[in-house]
Amino acid sequence: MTNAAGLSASLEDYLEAIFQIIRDKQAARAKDIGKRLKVSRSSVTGALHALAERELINYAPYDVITLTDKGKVVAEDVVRRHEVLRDFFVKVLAVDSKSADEAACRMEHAIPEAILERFLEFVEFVERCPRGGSSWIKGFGYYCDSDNETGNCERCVGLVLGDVKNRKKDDMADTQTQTTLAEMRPGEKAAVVKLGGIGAVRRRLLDMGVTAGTLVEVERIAPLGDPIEVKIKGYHLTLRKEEARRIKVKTV
Amino acid sequence: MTNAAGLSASLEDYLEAIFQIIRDKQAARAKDIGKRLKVSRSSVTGALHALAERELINYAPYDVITLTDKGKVVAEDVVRRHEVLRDFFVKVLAVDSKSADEAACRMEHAIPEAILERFLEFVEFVERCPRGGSSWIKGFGYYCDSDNETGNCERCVGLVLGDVKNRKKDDMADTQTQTTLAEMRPGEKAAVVKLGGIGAVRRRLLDMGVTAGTLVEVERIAPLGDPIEVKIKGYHLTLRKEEARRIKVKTV
DNA sequence: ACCAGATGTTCGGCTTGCCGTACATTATTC
DNA sequence: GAATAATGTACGGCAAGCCGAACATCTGGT
Repeated sequence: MTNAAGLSASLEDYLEAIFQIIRDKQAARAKDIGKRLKVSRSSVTGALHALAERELINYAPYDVITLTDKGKVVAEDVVRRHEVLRDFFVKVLAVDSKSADEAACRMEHAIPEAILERFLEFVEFVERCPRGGSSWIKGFGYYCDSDNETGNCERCVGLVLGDVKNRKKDDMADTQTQTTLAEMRPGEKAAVVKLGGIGAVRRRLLDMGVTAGTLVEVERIAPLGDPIEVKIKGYHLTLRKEEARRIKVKTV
Repeated sequence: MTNAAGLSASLEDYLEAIFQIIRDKQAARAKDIGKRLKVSRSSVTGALHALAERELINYAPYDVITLTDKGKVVAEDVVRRHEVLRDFFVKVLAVDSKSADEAACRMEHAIPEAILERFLEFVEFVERCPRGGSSWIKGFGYYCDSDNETGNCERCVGLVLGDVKNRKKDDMADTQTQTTLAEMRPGEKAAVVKLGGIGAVRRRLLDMGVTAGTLVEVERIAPLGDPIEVKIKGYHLTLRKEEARRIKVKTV
């Protein structure tokens, strides 16, 4: 009963594992789940029963395992918690990604929604703060990578000097490129300016708390250029090009 | 078997509660422990047995409960994790202290030591970064207290303008007051410059990873001016004035 | 000295979550 | 198409944690 959906930490782990295995390979097999979570096959069966009882997975003995719609939503949420934490550890605390992942794994079950939101906002803040946030954070990297000699602050200060100059230029050219989500390329980030009047997607974005100013990152674009995968508020989302075109953004 | 000392999350909670109750009132009674952790008295008895078995508390039926030396060390560690997390949430993420405390309570059992260290270092970094770290963080407060309108960046930038001016002055007067820990007043912070050659305390500080540059904060000083309570690396420490005199520091 | 009432303990019982072993089913290979 | 290997399941058992009810001990007022 630890979390929103009333799942135990253990069941969340199972659900997350299933979600990821289905994403990676095609089918989720009990053996793989067990291997990933380091538990025996019999334990997996037990957990599958528990998940099926809660209608999070479609399960029949000896049959393939799939997530129900409800299950997908819950699994996405768990994965999101994991990723927001990991991102924060890597991008802000300058932790190596392996440790960050392990830590996120352990902490994802215990973090309250409100705090998670803060972690997310902090990363966004850092990425867009007009006075050298990112490089300031890089300063933290120097600060803690060596033995805390105060001399490291020099390097950190050095970073910002360049920033200050650039900032002036940026201010000149502050008429940032306003465009639509459909025209961005993978890896680019932008702030939402306006959500066009599209039904389901708009509804979904609003439910996720997306407002003007929220950062969006394009993760990848299908070969044909149509389904566009974006990351927003820690969620992964797949949009049709048609839908993306209705979302006005401002490049960051 | 979640943590360093091999304690379950539940037992850590009991130990922490006992530690705090002993600190607040004089004696730790089963009833109070139960009330604090919201469990029945019978559950408390069970936990006490488990803790006694691990030699963390002195326990005999119907007798008062005290912590063993080993127990004190472990309890201090749990409390430290809690406080480092809470501090981070409050000081960096601008979370209100009640939510921060609740979150710390839940997460303290899951956080790996390495990540905790980073949280601590980040707070220290913010407090001493020569280019307006603290006020930059305050900018985050503005950023997320309102509805993410980009306009908030203005206020944030405003903050740093003042900082930049002050910084120049500071640079002039960079010959910071170098003094000793014994001469500081409650609430003041300083960076350790050198650990004098005192036996036990020096050993203890070194074990805690205190090196030149680590921040110390004086929490309070006894009426007679002698036992001085400091916070360093997230630990609370009580020093004799004699000992504090041997620790050279530089006011921040 | 004694008798409530408060506090502490023991006991049986419950759930979750794990395991190993033995059995069932599916896949693969000849 | 049958034998064998791989995989999945059922069952009994164990430990951690929690509870309530019944019993034990302590403590203060008389």
